[in-house]
Formats: sequence, C-alpha cells, structure tokens
Amino acid sequence: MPSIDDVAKLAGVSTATVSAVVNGQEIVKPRTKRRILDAIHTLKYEPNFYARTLARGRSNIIGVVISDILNPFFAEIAQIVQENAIRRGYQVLISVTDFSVDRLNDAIKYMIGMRIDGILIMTSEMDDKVLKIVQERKIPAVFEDVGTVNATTSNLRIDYEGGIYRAVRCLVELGHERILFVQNPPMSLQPEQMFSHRVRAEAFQAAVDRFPNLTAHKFAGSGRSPFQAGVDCARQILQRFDITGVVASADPHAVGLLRGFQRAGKKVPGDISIIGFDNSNLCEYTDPQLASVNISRKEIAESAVETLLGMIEQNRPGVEIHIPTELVLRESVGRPRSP
Amino acid sequence: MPSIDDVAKLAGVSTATVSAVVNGQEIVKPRTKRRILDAIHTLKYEPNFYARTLARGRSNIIGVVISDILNPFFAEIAQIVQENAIRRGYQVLISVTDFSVDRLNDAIKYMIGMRIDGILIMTSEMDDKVLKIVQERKIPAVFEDVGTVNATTSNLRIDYEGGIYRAVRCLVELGHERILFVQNPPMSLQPEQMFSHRVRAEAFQAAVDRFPNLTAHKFAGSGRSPFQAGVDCARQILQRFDITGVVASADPHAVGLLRGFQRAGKKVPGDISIIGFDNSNLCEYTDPQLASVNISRKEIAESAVETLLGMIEQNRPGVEIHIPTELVLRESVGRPRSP
DNA sequence: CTGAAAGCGCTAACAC
DNA sequence: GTGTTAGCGCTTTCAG
Repeated sequence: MPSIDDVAKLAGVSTATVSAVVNGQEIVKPRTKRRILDAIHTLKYEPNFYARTLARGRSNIIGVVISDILNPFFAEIAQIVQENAIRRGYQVLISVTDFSVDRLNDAIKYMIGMRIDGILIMTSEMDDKVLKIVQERKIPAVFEDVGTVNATTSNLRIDYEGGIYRAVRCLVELGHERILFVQNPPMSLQPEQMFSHRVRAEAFQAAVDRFPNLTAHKFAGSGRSPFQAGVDCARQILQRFDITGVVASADPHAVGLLRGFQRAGKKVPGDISIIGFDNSNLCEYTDPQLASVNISRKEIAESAVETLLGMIEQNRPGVEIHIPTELVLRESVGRPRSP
Repeated sequence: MPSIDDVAKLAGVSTATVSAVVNGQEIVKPRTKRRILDAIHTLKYEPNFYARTLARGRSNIIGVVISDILNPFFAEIAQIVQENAIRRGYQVLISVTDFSVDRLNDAIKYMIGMRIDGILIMTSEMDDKVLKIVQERKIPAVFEDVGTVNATTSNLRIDYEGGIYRAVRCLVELGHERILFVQNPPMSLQPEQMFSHRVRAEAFQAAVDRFPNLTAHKFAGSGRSPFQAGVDCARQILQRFDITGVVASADPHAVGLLRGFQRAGKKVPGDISIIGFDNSNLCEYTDPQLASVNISRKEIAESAVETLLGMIEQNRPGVEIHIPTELVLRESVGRPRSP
C-alpha cells in the first residue's frame, strides 16, 4: 500500500506539500497540486488513518456504547447520533455489549485505546468500575440515568416517572382498579446492574401510591426473547392475578403479552388494557395497535451529541439533560368491562 | 494521557520490556513484570491503538458495511459477524450507508484508511466504483450478489430464486391463480443500483413462468417507511388488481400490506394470502402470523466471516458462497375463497 | 532477561 | 509556495 513518501517521490515534491494537498489547504500552486493529485490517483493512495491520528494527537471519534443493536430503540439512537456526529466532523465508533458487564468494560477500554474524544454510554447495564475508569481519565462522557454529574460527565435523565405516571393515571381515569406492571429483565444480569429497570419499577410504585383506590402488583419474567417472554408471562399472569390493565416496561414484551392474552381468549382492550414503553414502530404493527409511552430518540440522540461536543470542544462542564416522555394512546386501551 | 515511556520510566525499565509485558510475552522476570504492572496501574496507562497499529502494520480489523441498522435483518447479521470475528481475534468496524451510494463510497474509503484487513459488504445498493476500488487494492472482500469472484473477492449468493419459487409454488398448489409480487425500493436509489431488488423481481418472473395457468403482476411502491408504504400500497393494489395472493419482497412491507388489506375490510388469508421475505421476528407479532421466506442470518454471517478470514490469513482465493432459503408457512396463507 | 534504536506514515512548525 | 525535520507512541530486531 503506497505511502505519502511514494506520492511525494512520484510527484517530485516533499511530503509536506502532499500533506497540504490531501488536507485541502489552499496554499499549493495549482500546477503542483495537479501533479500531486495525479500521483495520488495512479498510485491509488489512501492516507493511513493511524499515522494521521498519531501525528495529530486527536482522533475526532466519539464512541457510542449500547446494549442491544437488535432493539430498535437503541439502533435508532445510534443511527441519529451518527448522523449528527458526522455532520459535525466526527466519526462514530459503535460498540454493543449484549447486556454483558464484561463486554461493557472491554468496549470502554477499546475505545480509550482508540483515543476517542468523548463517549456516550446508553446501556441498560452499568458498573461502578466503568464509571470510575471514565471519570478518572477525565474523558468527556454522557451516561444515561447514572446519578453523577461533574466536570467531565453529563447525565441523560429520561422522565420514566412522568411517563409511567401518565400511563397509570390514564388507566385509573378509565375506571381500572386492579393493574399490573410487567418487566422483562435480561437473564444475564444481576439486579443491581439494571439501573433503568429499577428506576422504572420505582416509578411505577410512586405512581400507584398517588391513587389510594388502586390495587397494583409487579411481575417479572424472562424468556429467549422479550416477545416470547411476554407470551409466556401472559399465561402466568392470568393464573395469578385478577387485573384489567397492564403497563409493560418495553414494547416487544408488551406485544408478547398482547398475543399471549389473545391466545388465552382474552379481548384487548375489552378484558385487559395494555400500555407499552418506548413507542416503537411495533406499536403500529399489532392488532389492536399498542398504546405506549413515547421517549423521543431524536431528542436523546441530538442533545447527547450536542452536550458531548460542548464538553469536548468548549470544555463545558457536565450537565443533567432532561428527556420528557408522553403517553401515546392507541386501540389497546379502553374502559374495563366490569369496573 | 500517559505513554509507554512514562511507564518505562516509572518502572525503571526500557519501553521494550514494557511492550513485552503489555503484549503478554512470557519472557520477563516476574519481579520486573510486577513493577511494570504496578506502574501501568498507577499511571492508568492504556496502549495507544494507533501507535500500535502503525508499528505493527496490521490492524486486525474487518469492516462490515450494511444499508440500514434499523432493519433487523442487517442488524442481526452485523451482530453475529461481530461475535465470530471477536472470537477469532478481530475487531469489527461497522458502517451504515442508509442506502446512499455516496455514503457507501465514503465508508469504503474510511475503512481503507483504517487499513482493515478485509471487508464485508452487505448493502442493497451497489456501485461499480466501489467494486473497482476494493478489487484494485486487492482487499479481501465478501460481497452479496455481485457477479464477480476472483483472487481477492468472494460472493455471497442468496437463493432468492429458490425461495421465491417455493413461495409461488405454494400459492399455486393451494389453488391461487392470480398473484402479485410487491416491492418497496428505497426512494433515494436509482433502479440500476438496486442489485438485490432486481434479482428478486427477476426471480419472481422466472418462478411465474413455470406455471402456465398463473396470472401474475408486479407492483412497486414506496413511502416514509416500509410499513407505511405497505399500508398505502394495499389500497392501490385493491383498486388495480384482482388477486388472491401476494408475495412481498421484505417483511416490514408485508406487515404493512397485511394491515392495509385488513383496514380495507379484506380477510387474510380468506380473501388474500400474504407471504413475506426474510422471516424476521415481526412475522410472529402479527395477527394472523406472517408466512415468510427464511434466509438464515446465522449462515450468512458465519460463512462470510469464515471465508473472509480464509482469504486474509491463508490467502485462499475468492469463492461463491451459496445460501439456501426456505419457505416458513404461517397463518397468513390459505386457499383462495373462490379459486 | 533487558536495553538501544530504527522505523511505521503522517503532521506541523520552521526554514528557505 | 515548498522543503526539512522533529516528533506522535509503539513494536521489533539485534546486541549485550
């Protein structure tokens, strides 16, 4: 593979001049520029990214770590982050952890080795070590739902409380008196590593406490996929609880519940109303269409990039970023048959 | 950020010794090793990836280019490729083109700059320039459905013909006589850039030709999402065609068609049978569940990595990789009401 | 076992 | 305008 030296030699100039041309500095005489461009072309020269980064001392890369690329919620965020970053002159390095804390640690180390300028960590799982590594090295970072905010780390706070409260209130106002909150934690994780799951469960409890006449339970079940877990949960739920409304902590799981209830002969929303979480495109695919709490991925991705680049380029201190949620009503919610 | 020199100095050894320890060469006396490890720890040293790659002259990275990270088909392939590559000691660099030929070109150049050891290009869109760039530089590559196979490029050939043939035959055997093939090309693309779409359309035609009594049409429509496009297409289709069976070129689109037909008061499969393509998890989410032609992502991802690493590490010549397909029957297919 | 030193390919002063 | 050259941080002979 040809190097800048080869190009310089062929064009009869120095490497500095080639470098200037390659980097678009308009200080080279058109004729020599032409010669250099020709040389580049005949040699099929492509600058070595590593040498360049090493010499420059900055990578212009930001890292994005997510738990699951198959979850459209994460995928969409990754995609929008990438768009925004590219527009502002940064490459994006994506790592996927599959909910493994070990892989999260590896990803962070890998990214530090890549000398990323900043990092965006949007995983369900979290680990004190990771937080420590990132903060000790003063790497600009944006986390999701991790308490700390300081000079180099910002925190994205999604308003789960508000979203779940609105979901619960909606059911109450329609006349529901016995409802259930269903979660689907990945099997590989220890409970204490699931920040966001715990946050959601607590938010449900807080919401319920505001309605004295409400009977509420929580339930958790897992399976080979969130959807399957939902289908399985549905059966168990029907045996164990007498409820008319369900709030699920994620859409794929909610869709599974929906299917499970229907297979068991229940009508949705006639017998049971269902509200999902994330408002993914799945909500439109089902019959009845699924009500869900919307979290704007666009808002998350854009403010994350904005904040991160502010910390990187202008040395701004970390901030708390508040992401609102809203309830999107659809056909899966209605009055309970016998209130 | 500390460098290997800092570590060497603190440990009172040379950089060569530090390097040996960092790279796990078992040739350093335990006591000096201990000292070095301590120094690394107190300094929070993390090797600079760029310097290392530059010095080694090899990146141990393979590139993966896909069109759309939101399509679970691509996402799943990317994920399995990554798993396999990591297991064999390679990092994976993922680029997403969003169906843009320009971004495909950029991605390739970026990856060449990263001196990737090999590249896997699984995009719907394709471009002669890209093929040329990759082949001229003799970069080991695996493409999907691009004719050429030579010393450095392999080709993944998915058996669309067989899959579509089986879909058509299934409908014919159930008594369908008037069927339709529906495609949903991304709006941004020129037709000649859509290899895989063309391949699928031709495969449909070939299949139809084997059944003389069959009346078949093709239809293409697009919208803001494959699902929406499907919903919209459904209406147009009902106005313009009198058919009892539909084969769609992708699942999300098929789900849209299903919903569109149902909204228009049609029964599936009573009035119209539907068969999708890719057998994604969406197929289970719908009611009725969607029949679909399965393409094994696992098989694609694994044989792609296997072949690519064979070309990289053992200089094997490119090969044609054949990926089988199969029809997965589900509730969305049945006998036509009035044959 | 450990150290010295020559690169890897490029950038960015600083000269000319 | 263009060339010279000193690094960037690491690996890897080759000596000792």
